[in-house]
Amino acid sequence: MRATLTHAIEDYLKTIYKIQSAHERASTNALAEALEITPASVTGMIQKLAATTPPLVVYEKHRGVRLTAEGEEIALEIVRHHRLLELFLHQILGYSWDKVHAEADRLEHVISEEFEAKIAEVLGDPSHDPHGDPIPQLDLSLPPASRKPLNELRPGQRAAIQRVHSADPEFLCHLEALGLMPNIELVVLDHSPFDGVLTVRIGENEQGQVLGPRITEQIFVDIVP
Amino acid sequence: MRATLTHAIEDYLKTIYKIQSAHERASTNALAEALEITPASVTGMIQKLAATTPPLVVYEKHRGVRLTAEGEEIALEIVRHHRLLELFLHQILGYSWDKVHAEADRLEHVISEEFEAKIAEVLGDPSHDPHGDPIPQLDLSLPPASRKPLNELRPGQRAAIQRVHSADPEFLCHLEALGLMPNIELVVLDHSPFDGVLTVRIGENEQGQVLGPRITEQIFVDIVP
DNA sequence: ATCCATATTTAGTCTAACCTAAATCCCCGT
DNA sequence: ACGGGGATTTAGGTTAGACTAAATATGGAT
Repeated sequence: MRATLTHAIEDYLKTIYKIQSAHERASTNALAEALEITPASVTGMIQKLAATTPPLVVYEKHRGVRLTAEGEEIALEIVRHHRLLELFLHQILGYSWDKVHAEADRLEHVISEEFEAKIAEVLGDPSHDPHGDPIPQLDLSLPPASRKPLNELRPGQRAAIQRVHSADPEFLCHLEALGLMPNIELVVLDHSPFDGVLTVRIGENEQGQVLGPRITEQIFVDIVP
Repeated sequence: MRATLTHAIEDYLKTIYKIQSAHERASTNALAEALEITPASVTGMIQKLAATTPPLVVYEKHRGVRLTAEGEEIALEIVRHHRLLELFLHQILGYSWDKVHAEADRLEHVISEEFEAKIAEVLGDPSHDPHGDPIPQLDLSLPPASRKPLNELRPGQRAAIQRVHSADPEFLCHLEALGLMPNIELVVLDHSPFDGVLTVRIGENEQGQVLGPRITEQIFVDIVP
């Protein structure tokens, strides 16, 4: 029978979607970690998600899950809510970009389609959230996102930050302090092998900034010729 | 032990608060009707609310409940969320006034104190929601509200609508079509005894409008000398 | 090819919040 | 003063979604 979309189910689908974007399938453990619950609980839920009609995920024992078309549609709807909300909180309510995630995580399950439509309108049908993540459009199509992490650049290359893949407030505050935000341009001045540390000039700054891979791995860029 | 504030508990406290504003104590049945659940379920919950430390309600078997100071504080906090949200949806997002209630009912349990502060700021620390209901201030004090229903006015009296006590979208649409909204002035032209029907001139209108008691009971006014 | 660490599942519990059916209480009218 | 009807409570059951402990499967290293 058709599943009732509880908040928990929506969270599972959204999380499976995110994990799936990086790896082929979402493993029980990866889900458990992302959702901050035990693997045993995850198994129970994904079995339920696979048993609905239509199924929301394809589940094979010991091999994790993949979203079905139906599951993905719901996941994208939630992601759209989430990212629209993030931008709304930032632009209209003046939230700092490190605080938007937690608030959006709770609101995303609760807002109506009308709310979604109203904020999309106020924001002018935006394509990206404050972290640079693409916002699924009304038809749930997704603007393409850069897959080029900053740590792959080498001296002499110039790039514009496209998105910052993190929800950790402390990390985001640190980046903001360094001036590392979407649309900022930078030039790689130096690359040190083995430890992967980069020296970059950020925006209009005078001197270079040293960045370790823990940071540069999370920043995706568009290369500027 | 200190109660965790679930959505259900918040809804109970808010509803008890509303019933209490009209009657002395909130009866099990009145709560069940307002919450659209069975009286048996209500009994279970109010026993729980009375058993927390500190207790959120005072409960005497067969005699309903009253909020304690602690319970009232939480109720007022939720009412503040609700009414700020209603105004926010109406003013900032352009919701029609009949749609704000349902949306606010879901959002009120989910927004953070920061969200509350941000919308209060955007709205300029407002004192009344779109229906004219008073918004509890930050210290949870409540601006006074008119207790004078329109149906008590008599020919010749002039009044300004202060608030409309209903959450029913159809009813609110009807009122809007008639031009009956907070801050609108009207004059009573005629009163017909026994059936309580009033004829009033609304705002700048030329001809009078006939209103039955089902309508005039729900409209509270300030008399204009 | 086997073994073991890690990942996953099963089985059995728990809590919150609802439900129905049946018992009981309260109070109003005679 | 009492009987009865409406209000309320009790008893017992359901569902969603989490948990722990124990059993089992998988796959990489030997």
